[in-house]
Amino acid sequence: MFVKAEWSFNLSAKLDLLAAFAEIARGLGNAHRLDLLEHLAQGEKAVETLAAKAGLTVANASQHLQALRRVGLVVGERRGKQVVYRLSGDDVLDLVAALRTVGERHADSVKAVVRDYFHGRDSLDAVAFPVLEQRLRDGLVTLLDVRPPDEFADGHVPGALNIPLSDLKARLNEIPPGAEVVAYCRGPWCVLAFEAVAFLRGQGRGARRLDGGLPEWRRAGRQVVRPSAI
Amino acid sequence: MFVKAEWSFNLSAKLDLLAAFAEIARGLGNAHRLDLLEHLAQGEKAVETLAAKAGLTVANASQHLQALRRVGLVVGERRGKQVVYRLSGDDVLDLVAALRTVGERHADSVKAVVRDYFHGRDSLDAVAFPVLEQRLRDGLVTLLDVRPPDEFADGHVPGALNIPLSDLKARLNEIPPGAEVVAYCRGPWCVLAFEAVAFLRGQGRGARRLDGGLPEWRRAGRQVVRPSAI
DNA sequence: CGAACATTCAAGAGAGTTATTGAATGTTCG
DNA sequence: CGAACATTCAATAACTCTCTTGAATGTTCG
Repeated sequence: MFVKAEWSFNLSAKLDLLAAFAEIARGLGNAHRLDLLEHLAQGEKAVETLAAKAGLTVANASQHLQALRRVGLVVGERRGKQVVYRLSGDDVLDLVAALRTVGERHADSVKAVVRDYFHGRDSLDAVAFPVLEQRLRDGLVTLLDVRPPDEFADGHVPGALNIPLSDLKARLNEIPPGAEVVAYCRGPWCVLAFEAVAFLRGQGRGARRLDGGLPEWRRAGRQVVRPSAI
Repeated sequence: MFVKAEWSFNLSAKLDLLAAFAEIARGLGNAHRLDLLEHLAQGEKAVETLAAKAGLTVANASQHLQALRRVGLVVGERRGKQVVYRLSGDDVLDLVAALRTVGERHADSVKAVVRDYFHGRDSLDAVAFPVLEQRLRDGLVTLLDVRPPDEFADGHVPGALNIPLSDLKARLNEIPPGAEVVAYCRGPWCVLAFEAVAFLRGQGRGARRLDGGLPEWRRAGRQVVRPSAI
């Protein structure tokens, strides 16, 4: 079978454009860069902060951030001694969300990780946003933000109680007894919320994960508390 | 400044999961693979067909298709002598669309290609789907599908006239005079429709591009004619 | 100005990606 | 069965990506 090539003219326009899109995709094509994007989705951050949160050396984080900036996924702005990076737009969140959807539905590697690490925990019964809102109104749940305090301060769901995962054991008494706990953190696959739910269930508490983290909450057009806003 | 790492436990779960998503992104990270995905968005195709349409050797196309299959973006099915590939789901179209949105808004490389090749043509005044539908009802436009006949046969917008770009000059008389022409092809950046509009305008015809190709039309839940359906 | 700080740059080793080539596998058909 | 066909595999060379290291740049503050 032979199919004749259908253009003789503008081939390079097409390939140049596709190459530009491919470059963006390669920007997403590294676990550490996806991690950095998740951290940036919580709010803008300086290089050293990001390096620490992502467990990278500063030089390495800087290079990854420059790779992200080169393809337009983040923007960096010098602010005094620091260079502060942020996502270049909400469409970047949409892109990462689309990547996650495809992965969860079709990628065996994703399914394998979910099965090995997350399943048997509580993946199935995450609480959707509208359900949470109804139950909060009815006073039936305690909403728990298990991220570190600096990220909580940069924005959180109204009514959330901030107890970082690392402090949860010590501060268990701060959680009102009786009401079910709904925990959230940076995103749909943030391990902090999984760990919190597992721990709380081990303590005999009713606990579930929120289906999405703060970026998803914000992206869904919901209100975010930002006490330390400038 | 020193920020303590916030986990001591499930780090590998998180990185394994991100690595799995990153692998999918790398699957998109090549111009030829994006091209193959656009062709597959028109309908399922065998390896040799795809190789010809994308201008690749068969062995090379096969390798790219296997790369796409490995990360779950396409599925391949042996059908007799041939292996027929197709997109693994509509969410793949959504992912590519999200990539395009980010690129158009934030990537300088994309903007540069658009400026150099596509602008000065007609990029700005593409016709949206609802507008096309209204004008088709009112008999004000001729809808032109400039893709090759085999793709037209696999599905097209109701009421479209199929004249492949390569035949346009010779078959100009088939286009009813008077009515404005709206041309579409494989997707928002398919060069065929750009070229067709440029040519028709050069002939003094009123012509515009449809804002999206057949996959977008289908994805928007609109009717598709498929005369040669099995 | 000079010290301290935050970030970037440069170079290099090791690993991964891509196009090409030719051979190997699996399927159909006479 | 054997020839023809469609696809995949294997090996290779050129190229790109990533992390590490240490030096260089740019900014603030005393």
